[in-house]
Amino acid sequence: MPTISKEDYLKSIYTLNLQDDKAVSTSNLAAKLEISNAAISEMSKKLYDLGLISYEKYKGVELTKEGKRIALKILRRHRLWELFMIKVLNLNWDEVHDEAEKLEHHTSDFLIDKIDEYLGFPEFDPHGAPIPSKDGVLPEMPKLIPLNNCEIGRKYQVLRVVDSPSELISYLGRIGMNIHSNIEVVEKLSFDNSIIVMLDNVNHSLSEKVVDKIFVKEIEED
Amino acid sequence: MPTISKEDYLKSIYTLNLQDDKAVSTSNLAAKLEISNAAISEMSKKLYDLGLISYEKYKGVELTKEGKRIALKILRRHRLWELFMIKVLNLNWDEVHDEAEKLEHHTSDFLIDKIDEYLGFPEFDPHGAPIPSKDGVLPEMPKLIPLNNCEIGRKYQVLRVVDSPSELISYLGRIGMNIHSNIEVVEKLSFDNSIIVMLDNVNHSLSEKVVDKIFVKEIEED
DNA sequence: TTTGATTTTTAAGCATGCTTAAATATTATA
DNA sequence: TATAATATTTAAGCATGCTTAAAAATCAAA
Ligand SMILES: [Mn+2]
Ligand SMILES: [Mn+2]
Ligand SMILES: [Mn+2]
Ligand SMILES: [Mn+2]
Repeated sequence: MPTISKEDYLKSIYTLNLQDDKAVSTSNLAAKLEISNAAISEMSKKLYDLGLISYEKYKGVELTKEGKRIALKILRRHRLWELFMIKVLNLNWDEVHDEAEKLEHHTSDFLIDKIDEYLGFPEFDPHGAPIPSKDGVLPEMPKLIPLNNCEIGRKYQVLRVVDSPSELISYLGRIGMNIHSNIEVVEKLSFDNSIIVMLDNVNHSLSEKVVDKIFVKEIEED
Repeated sequence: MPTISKEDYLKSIYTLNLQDDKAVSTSNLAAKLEISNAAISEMSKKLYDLGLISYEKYKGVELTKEGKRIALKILRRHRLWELFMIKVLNLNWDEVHDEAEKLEHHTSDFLIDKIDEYLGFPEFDPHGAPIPSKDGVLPEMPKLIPLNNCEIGRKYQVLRVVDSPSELISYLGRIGMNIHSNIEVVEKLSFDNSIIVMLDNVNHSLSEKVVDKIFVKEIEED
C-alpha cells in the first residue's frame, strides 16, 4: 500500500479527472493538494514507477487501473467514515470532512467493512457522494446538473454538495439546505455569477463560489 | 502536538515506567518499540529539547508533566477506540489493538470526546485498562495482583489482561477467559513458571508468557 | 580495581516528502 | 514565426526518523 501522501495524490487525481475528463495538470494537482509544482513533478515520477499513473513530462497525469482501484478504496473509506460520524456519533455536516481526511489513511479493510456493514451498505455519503463498494464498484448515479447551468423558474432537488471547505457547507446547513432539499432558481445575476434560489419559501443569494459546489437534478413537475 | 513517532515514544515510556517505577532504559524502550538503540538515543534528545522527558546520557528517560499529559491523552484515545470497536462495531477482543494503535494518532480531541460521550464516559477499556478522562485523570483502580504472585487454592477475579500480542488474548477468549472471569489457582509449576487455573470448572495450563499478561484481585470468600 | 562484557551514544548514510530558485519546455501573442 | 508569458521540471537543500558500524561509557566479576 502507498504512503499517506501517495493515497492523497491518487484521490486528488481521481476527483480532478472526473471534473473534466482529461489528463490532470501539475498545477491543478498542486493547487488542490496545496503543495509546490516541484513536489508534484517528483511524486509523479514515483507514482509512475509504481505503475499507479501514466505520466509523460509536460503532459499531465492519469490513473492506471491499479491507481484508480486505490483511489476508489480511499474514497470509500473517506465517505463511509463521514457517514458514520454523522449517523452514529451525531457530528454535523461540516465537522466530518477533516476528520475523514485523516482516518481514511489509517483504517484497515477489515474495519471499514465492519463500518460498512453497521451502516447497512449505504450507497451515498452525507454530501451525496457515491460510496464505492468493497469491490470498488460505484452505485448507479442520477445525472447531475451543476447549479450554475440551471434555468430560472425551474425546480430542482439538491443531490450533491462538495464538502470542503467546511465553512461553506456549514453555511448551507444554517440556511436549511441539505441533500434532497428542493429549491427553485429565482434569478441568475450575470455580473457576478451569483444565483438566487428559493428554499422553504425563503430567497437566498448564493455567490459563485457557493454555486460551484452544488449539483442538482430537475424535479419532474406533475 | 508531536508526531506519530513521538506520541508512541511517550506512550511507551509511560507504560514501561508504570511497570517498575524508575527511569526507562534505552534498550527497554528499543525493545518495546522494536527500533534500534541508536534511534532511541536520538529521539531522546529531541523529546528532551521539547521539554517532554528528562534525559541524562546513560541514565535513561522519564516523562515530564507535559510528557505525561500527552502520553495519557494518547492512551485515552487508544482505549476509547478499542472499547468503541468492540461495543459498537462488534469486533473481537483480539481485533482492536492494532487498529487502535493507528487511530490513536489521527483522532481530534473533538472526535474522541464524541466517542467518549457515546460510550457513556467509561472508566475501563475492554482489557481492563483505565481510561484517562478528558482532563487526563485516571479512574480509581483496585489494587491488582500479577497472576504469578497468586496462591494455590485461592480464588481470583481477572481484572486486567495486556492486549498484545493479539494471538495471546485471542487464545484467552477461546478458553472463555475474559475481564471479570473468576478463576482458581490449582497448581504452580516452578520448573517452567506455568500455572494451572480452573475456569468454569475446567482446568487450563497457562504458560509463563501468558501468566505475565494477567492481573487479578482476590475474591473475598463468604 | 582492573579487565571484559554490556549498554549507550555518536557518526555516517538512506528514504520520504517537502521547500525555493534556476533552467527548460510549452503556449499564446504579436 | 519570433518573442514573451506561463507552466513544468530539475537542482539543491532541509526535516524527520529510521538503519548499521564504530566509539565510548557503564557495569559486573574476578
Ligand atoms: Mn469529505
Ligand atoms: Mn487524506
Ligand atoms: Mn491496546
Ligand atoms: Mn500508536
